[in-house]
Amino acid sequence: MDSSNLIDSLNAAQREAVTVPCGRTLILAGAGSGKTRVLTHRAAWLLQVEGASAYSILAVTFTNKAAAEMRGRIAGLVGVVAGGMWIGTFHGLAHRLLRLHWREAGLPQHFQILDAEDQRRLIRRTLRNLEIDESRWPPRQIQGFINARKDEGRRPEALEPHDAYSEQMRQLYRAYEEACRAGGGLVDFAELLLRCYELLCSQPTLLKHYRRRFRHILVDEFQDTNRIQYDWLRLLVDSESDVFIVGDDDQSIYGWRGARVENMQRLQHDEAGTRVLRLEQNYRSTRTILAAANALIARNSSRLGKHLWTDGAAGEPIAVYAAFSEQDEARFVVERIRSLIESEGYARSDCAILYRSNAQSRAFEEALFGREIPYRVYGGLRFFERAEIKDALAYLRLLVNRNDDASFERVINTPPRGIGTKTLDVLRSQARQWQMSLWQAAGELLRAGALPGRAARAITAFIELLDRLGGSFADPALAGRIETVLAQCGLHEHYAKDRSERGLDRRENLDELISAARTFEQVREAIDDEVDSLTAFLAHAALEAGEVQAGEQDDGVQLMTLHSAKGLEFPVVFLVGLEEGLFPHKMALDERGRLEEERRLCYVGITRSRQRLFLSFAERRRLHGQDQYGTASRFLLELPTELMQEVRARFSVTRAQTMVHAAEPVATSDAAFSLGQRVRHATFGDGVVLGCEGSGPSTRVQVNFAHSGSKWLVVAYANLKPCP
DNA sequence: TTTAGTTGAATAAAG
DNA sequence: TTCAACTAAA
Repeated sequence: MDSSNLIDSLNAAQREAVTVPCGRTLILAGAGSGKTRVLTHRAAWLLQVEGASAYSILAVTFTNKAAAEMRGRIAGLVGVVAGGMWIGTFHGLAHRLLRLHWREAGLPQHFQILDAEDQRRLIRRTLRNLEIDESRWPPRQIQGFINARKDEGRRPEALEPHDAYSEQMRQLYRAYEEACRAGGGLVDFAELLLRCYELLCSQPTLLKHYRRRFRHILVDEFQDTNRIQYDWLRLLVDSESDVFIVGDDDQSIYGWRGARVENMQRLQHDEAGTRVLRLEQNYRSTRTILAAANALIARNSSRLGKHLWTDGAAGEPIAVYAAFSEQDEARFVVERIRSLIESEGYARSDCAILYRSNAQSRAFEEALFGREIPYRVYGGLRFFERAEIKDALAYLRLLVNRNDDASFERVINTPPRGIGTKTLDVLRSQARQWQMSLWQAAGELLRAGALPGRAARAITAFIELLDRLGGSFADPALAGRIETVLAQCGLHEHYAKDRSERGLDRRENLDELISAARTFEQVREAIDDEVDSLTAFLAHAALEAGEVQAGEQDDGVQLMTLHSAKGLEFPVVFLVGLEEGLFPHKMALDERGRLEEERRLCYVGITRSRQRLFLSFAERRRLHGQDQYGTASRFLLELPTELMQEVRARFSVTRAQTMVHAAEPVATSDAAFSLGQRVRHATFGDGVVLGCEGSGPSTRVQVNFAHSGSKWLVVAYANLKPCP
């Protein structure tokens, strides 16, 4: 078959990657080097040239968005042939396997998925049952503990508590597991992965089947994998497997979420003979932007090593602005955006403002609002996470499983039907005593006539409501079924009473839920046939929390955190709040590893930009109601000054200090160098000074050599000459 | 049960 | 400062 359409548009390195013989391949793909392209073309190559069947391909990503994009692009290359491929997120794929093999996994057929909020609520309830003080044992912390252990693949039994604290944590972990089981098989996100891993470990036949089936495994964003994801992948691989992995250690910014960059090295160790290929040509940014990014990331010591280059134009210098305050910073940014739009023809959506923490968006929103420039802030509550939607989903979950106590508690008095804390306390303690669910306990108490009249009537009504709704299960159409539930449970009516904008919003969201169900039904894949459409929809709601205010502002300035900017690109980027303590964040200052991750985050920010990059910081910033006086971020000082241009040399005292500091000679001897200066070394050739440490005769400078990479040299011996 | 007032925490966030 | 979660009063 003619495969020219797959490789013609690729550069040599990309082509080598796409056509690499089957086996173990790790692609170190730099920012903007055409990573997704290589991944999708590889899949197409396997189908068209290697003769692989779509059924033999497993492609794993981290986000639903990435999975959808990959599916779409592969389909665009090869057409419907791509049909049988398994493309999805780690969680989505694990979920699929668990649905198919729920029995072997020890789960009930209609097991429900807990999102982060559901999980925390369940932990809170577990604590209350055990009469443990929530302020001493914060649910958040316990949640973090449990998830971290699951991400490591460890059950409570596998822990080795070394003090009272870890012993208690282990107990709570165990109690939580029991609560999940008792709730009728509740599975949190981390559990999906761990359970699936255990499933494959414990079922050799099954494992063998999937190993044989998935001959080709493709993985995206490998630097973000955690321990259990790594182990899961390796489990699916045998000596015959073709494994194609793409990642960039320099863009690993989720260590705090359990991601292990080390997995990249580990893979090369664990899988001997792994072929490592590099994609280093960047198609996104100007030479200037790239040089800055390279100089910055060269400061990190633990790297696999990669040097991005481009044959594009040098572009504009990087503009640096020192603001008085965050208002001044916002004013500057918005002014710039206005002039870029008005005189340089940029669209509003070409401009992105990237910040370290969400709280920073405020000043920019105000400034944009004041200038009447439309904008869009990313992040925040997503559709399926909204309270009213979760209420509605809780009713649906109860229909599937009456013993789901978390859902029971959520809706027993929503909308208010006269069942308060008192009644609930009775229910809870009885349920605990009789070792049954709240639903069962309610039934028993009613039968025993043990509840006061008013509460009894209210509970009876609730039970009847659910039974009636359960009856309408016969309705085959999911959307119609949900509509009935919403109409009868009183949620719609409840919000109708709220005459404010908020109430209207919520009613609209509930209507939206119905149409979401309709859409879901239409596009639902046949693979979920194992399970009824309601259960499938609930799983979908948990696994895909949906977009935030999708498409509300099509052409607006884009505001988001650096983390959410990963994977995106913009013609114009404003990287703001470059202050010590904010970025790098003060929480990350103690440990070296975390500082390096902050630096990678800065690297990600810089490399988002195609043409224009603006950096700024504020000398005074209001944080938590207190004025803070900060200094410029070390990252700013780590960038070669030759690439930068100060906007509006304002020369306030502080300003002069910052910039002068950066350009200050690094050695006191006759051979003085400044950061960013070009130097020549007898052996290593030409390079750029990136940093210095020490003083006097022991002064060392870090030089990034064009050919030999970055090195630390003692000034006294290196005999560096300034470049002519 | 509802609501107003108090308290406490505040890095990033997909599934 | 802001926001969510919680407590006390109506």
